[in-house]
Amino acid sequence: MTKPPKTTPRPGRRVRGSATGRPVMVLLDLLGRRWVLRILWELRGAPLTFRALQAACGGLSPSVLNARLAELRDSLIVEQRPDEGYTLTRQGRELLTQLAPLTAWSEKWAKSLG
Amino acid sequence: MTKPPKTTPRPGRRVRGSATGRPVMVLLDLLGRRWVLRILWELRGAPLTFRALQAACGGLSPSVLNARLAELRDSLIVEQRPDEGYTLTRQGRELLTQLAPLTAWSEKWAKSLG
DNA sequence: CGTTTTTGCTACGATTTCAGTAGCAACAAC
DNA sequence: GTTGTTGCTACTGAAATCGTAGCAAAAACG
Repeated sequence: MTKPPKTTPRPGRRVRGSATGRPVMVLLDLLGRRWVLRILWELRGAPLTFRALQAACGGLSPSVLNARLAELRDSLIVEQRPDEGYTLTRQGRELLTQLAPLTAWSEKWAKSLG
Repeated sequence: MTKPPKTTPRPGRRVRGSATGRPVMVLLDLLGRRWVLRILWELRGAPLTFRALQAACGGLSPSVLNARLAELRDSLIVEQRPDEGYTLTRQGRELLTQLAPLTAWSEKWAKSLG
């Protein structure tokens, strides 16, 4: 049985603050959950095991990590490969590409904050 | 006295899961807080008053909205203009630009999820 | 084989964050 | 002066997250 966690936001489904379920709103809900951006970021390179990913994220609790991974798998952004670990799907990798310029921006931002 | 909310992540300061305070980590912490992405999104157009912004976000609680706005102002991403309301700073607008492709991505994503 | 590690997770109580409603001070309009 | 709007603060209960412990399965080791 595939178990879609009832908490995973999906396009067309009502999400936090948006009854319409417009894809971009759903995405913002999904990405706005704690650790999600960080998890995607840490998966930018090679696949990571559950524990490696947990460590990369500074030791977040396994319950939360597992919850986030379930949502991301359910959303076809992350997948789990046997004997390799967790990795981004092609789609997930595209998403991360969109987010890549954030590094450059954050450097400038840091300077402006002194 | 300027009151930097002790919870506002800042480059160089330790953030959730990252003792280094690398700018991009700090940014991910900031953006990963609930409602932040949505708030930036809703401010993409004209300035909005507190209540208008609250309504645009589907009626999130004023306490959370106020907390997020304080963090974003503190981070020089959002500013409050007298008689106009809240708006993105130049910097904040740049950040949003980096995020803009998310709309297109989310459309494709929605289709792939059926 | 038996033992030790590693891995992927689940359980659970403590803490933090968020939701939801109420309401207040300041200002403006009527 | 009363009604309305705005920007918020306060408060309580619900939900999300933290932090630690631990367990079953698989791998590595001897």
